Amino acid sequence: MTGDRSRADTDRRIRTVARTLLVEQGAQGLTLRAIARQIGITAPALYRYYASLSDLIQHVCGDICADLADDLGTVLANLPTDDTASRVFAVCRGFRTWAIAHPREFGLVFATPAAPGAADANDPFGQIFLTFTGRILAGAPGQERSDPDAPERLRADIALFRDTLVDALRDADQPEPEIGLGTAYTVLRFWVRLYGQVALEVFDRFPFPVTDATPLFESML
Amino acid sequence: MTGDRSRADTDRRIRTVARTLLVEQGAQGLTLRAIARQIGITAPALYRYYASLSDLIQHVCGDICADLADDLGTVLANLPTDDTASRVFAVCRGFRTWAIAHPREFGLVFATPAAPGAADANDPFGQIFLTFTGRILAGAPGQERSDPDAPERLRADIALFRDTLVDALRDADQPEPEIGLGTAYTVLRFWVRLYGQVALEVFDRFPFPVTDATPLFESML
DNA sequence: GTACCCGAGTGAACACTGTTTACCAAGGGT
DNA sequence: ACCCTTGGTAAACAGTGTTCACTCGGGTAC
Repeated sequence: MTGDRSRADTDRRIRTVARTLLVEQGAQGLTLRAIARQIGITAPALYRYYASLSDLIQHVCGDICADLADDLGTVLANLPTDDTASRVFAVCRGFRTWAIAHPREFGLVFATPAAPGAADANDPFGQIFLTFTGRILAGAPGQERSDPDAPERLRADIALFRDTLVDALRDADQPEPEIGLGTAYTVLRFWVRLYGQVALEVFDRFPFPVTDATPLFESML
Repeated sequence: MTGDRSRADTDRRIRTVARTLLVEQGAQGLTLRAIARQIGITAPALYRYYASLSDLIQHVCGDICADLADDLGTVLANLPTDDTASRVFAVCRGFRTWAIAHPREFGLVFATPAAPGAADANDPFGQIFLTFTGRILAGAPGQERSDPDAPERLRADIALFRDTLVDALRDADQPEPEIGLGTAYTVLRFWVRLYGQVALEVFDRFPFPVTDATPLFESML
């Protein structure tokens, strides 16, 4: 029983030193032996806590996502729950500033070709994405601007996305399963644009040396 | 003199075997010793051709981009030069299908956190991006839909992008330095959306298990 | 023709990496 | 007192990028 605290403690230490190693030296510096060295331990001892390096990295990704969720949470906490538009903008800006402030973490979480296939359900970021869109939509009663142009052939997928959303909503906040296909569609398009913009900016993949990306981002909103 | 052919030959072999290694085993299988082994050579010999592994990888990225450019080139070659809209759609679809058909290459080129800073001018993909937008725009005489809403604060960057574009145009096709700020702006937004959509799709980062992404992509256009 | 040199390739070595195995000491439960 | 789980270690294996000293063969200069 006494070892429980100690175990959780060194576990925390492992993850935090992994984080600092990542932000200071990049993903290539995230190595088992370096972590062990940093906390005064030998490398094989880490296998008492994680099954492999990629397992550890996956958990670090989870921590990173949790931090991002906290960040967005505080951003959202300071805003009135009824002004949906400003809430949306705020969380988008929060996502961007977080990504710029933590480029290495962003790269690790978003630019890793994703565990093959099965990383859908327990994907930590997918969870926080659903949670936050749900939390925002919960404050906006079904305004439902009359189902914009949801093309025929992708109705099925949009509906599936809608269902995923209401599932996530039911688990977190009060049950309000009133999300239209139109809003789900616009949420999806919003995400595509936000992700594209932020990823291009963080990875510096614009086709010209952009001097100040902030107004470009603002204009996208 | 006789060695020149031989040298270029093994250089080609190095790059092609590196490519196949990448697509068959992923970026983690792209290793000096594996390449050397595959072509019946020892690892240090590769240093006669490239200064380091990352140097080699960079050249492989160049090859990949060249292939992508070829692909888009043939796509564009079969279309009338006056129908700009269909040309734009065709090259976007071409980009997507190429990315889906070559996910590992796409990941290597677009999801690598980018060489720090200086990778702007000689970035191979930046070149082909500019080339193709230029080639498309060259067929569309200054229709210039009256400068849409180019926000004030990013005029400078848009203008810089426009200049980069006309520079690339002047080098390739006939000189036609008639590109408005508005079109440059829309081109940029187009790129953000296209990149976001394709990257999300290839990295499987949609917040729900999308079954058929094609109509979603089509709707974005 | 005979030196020479240059350059592609080799072999051994160094400092790393992830991972496995056998072992060891301490601590609590019975 | 026993045992046995648990966190940790040391040694080893296979593999990595990279460097250094060394070949050895063909082209050039004399």
